[in-house]
Amino acid sequence: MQADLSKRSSSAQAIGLLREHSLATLAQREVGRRIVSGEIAGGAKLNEADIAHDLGISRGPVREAFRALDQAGLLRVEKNRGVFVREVSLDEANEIYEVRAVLEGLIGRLAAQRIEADEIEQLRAIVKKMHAQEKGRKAQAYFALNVEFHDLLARAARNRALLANYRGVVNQLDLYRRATLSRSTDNIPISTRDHEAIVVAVAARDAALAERLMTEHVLQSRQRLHQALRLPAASTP
Amino acid sequence: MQADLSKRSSSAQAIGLLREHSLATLAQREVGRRIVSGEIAGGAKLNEADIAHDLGISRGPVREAFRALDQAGLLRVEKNRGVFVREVSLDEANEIYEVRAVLEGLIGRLAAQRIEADEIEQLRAIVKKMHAQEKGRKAQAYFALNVEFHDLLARAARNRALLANYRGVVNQLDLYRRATLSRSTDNIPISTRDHEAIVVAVAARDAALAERLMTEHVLQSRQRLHQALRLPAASTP
DNA sequence: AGTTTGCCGATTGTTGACAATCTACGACTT
DNA sequence: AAGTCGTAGATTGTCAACAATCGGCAAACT
Repeated sequence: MQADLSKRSSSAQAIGLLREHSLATLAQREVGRRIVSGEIAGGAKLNEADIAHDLGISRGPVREAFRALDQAGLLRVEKNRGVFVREVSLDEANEIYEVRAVLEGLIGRLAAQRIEADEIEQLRAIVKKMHAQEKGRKAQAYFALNVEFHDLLARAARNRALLANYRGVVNQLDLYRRATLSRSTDNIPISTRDHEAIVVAVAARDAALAERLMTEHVLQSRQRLHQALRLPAASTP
Repeated sequence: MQADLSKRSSSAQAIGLLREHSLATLAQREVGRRIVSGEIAGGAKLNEADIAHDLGISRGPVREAFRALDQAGLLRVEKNRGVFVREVSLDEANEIYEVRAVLEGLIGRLAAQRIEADEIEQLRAIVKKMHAQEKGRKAQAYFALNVEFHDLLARAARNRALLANYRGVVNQLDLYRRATLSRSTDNIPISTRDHEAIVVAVAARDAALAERLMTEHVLQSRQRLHQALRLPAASTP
């Protein structure tokens, strides 16, 4: 009684998902993904009924998802008016960068003390891939590697509260970066050199150095954002 | 047609609250307050129907409030089993303290640069009240002043993301401190001396010093917690 | 005796209907 | 013509009923 494999696996997958996640959780994940990925424009109004229909569920779970995403800072709820994708102003982005800088500093310090050997290898592998992308100037792919690099380090810090706060801050920053298309304006070669230095410091277990490098890396990334803003819109190849 | 004053004002207040806050928001605030204040025991299971009946509303808004509080880290949702007040282990408390230390450090640095004159006066007033409480050994009252002191400084840092993250971290720490009754074990005189030094540094606009003092203040507070744990349960006057 | 199976009450998950509120648009007044 | 009022449609807020799931208990089976 072996059914069609692809069908069986997909329905089994769906059942498994529903077994441990409520529709509200799934809706939260999906809407959150659409916001961070930029599928939904910044400041856009989200209609409960539309999204519910879109996901094939009723409004209840969607409302629950909205409440969670509001708390996560990804959208803003105005009573009797609706929910809107949160817009992050330049001022706010600067504020968030200040927080991110100290969080990444702590990540660098703790990761240098607690990272495992195989994680160091993974970091090196990511940097290697970054070098490969450097030639091709594939900003999109580079951006994904960058996220992976920082998230791996954040996990290596072995601090759940730090990881959660870090991810929340990064998500909110993405709300701004997406709006300014600044992903492609990141100076990739410089950024990669930063990453190499960070890996060396972490592998050498130099906590103080790793902390300083991470903090500076974030602040320089903020600097680059400001420079990009001063110039007119950079060309998007 | 002037109705009974107390009645009029309370109903007017209620209407005003409902005008700008949904029932879900009010439920979130109320349940959150009960959790942080310790009215609800750690690890306790929250029954949707009970709370809804208790607040005189239906389950819908309560569920929305739960989702937000889950995201805020105050409670934990287990599908088909219910929601439970989150329990923070000693390990987790230590992790949260590490995050709080760098956040408070940033608060000290920024507050030293951006605090207004009247806010410095308010800080001094709080420290003065702390000295008064010091004689009476009213741990409860002192604890409230301590919260006020740190929150005022956090606001003085003029950074919304920092303020939000700080408050979230403090709320989660309270989940632990409440469980261990460590409020009363705080060494009040030492803590007050810390606060005085912080006010001096901030008033002198010494950002580096304020940052260092704040960070150390948090880490020492963690130290005191550990000492209290090593001793058997301290007497509660 | 110990394990398994099938029910039962309780609780959560989801839905659709109803009430309240806002926004847009057009008629009316000045 | 400009502004105001009022109505209609759409959207959100809330509720109560329905469906699904879980945990415990007792009966049946090995």
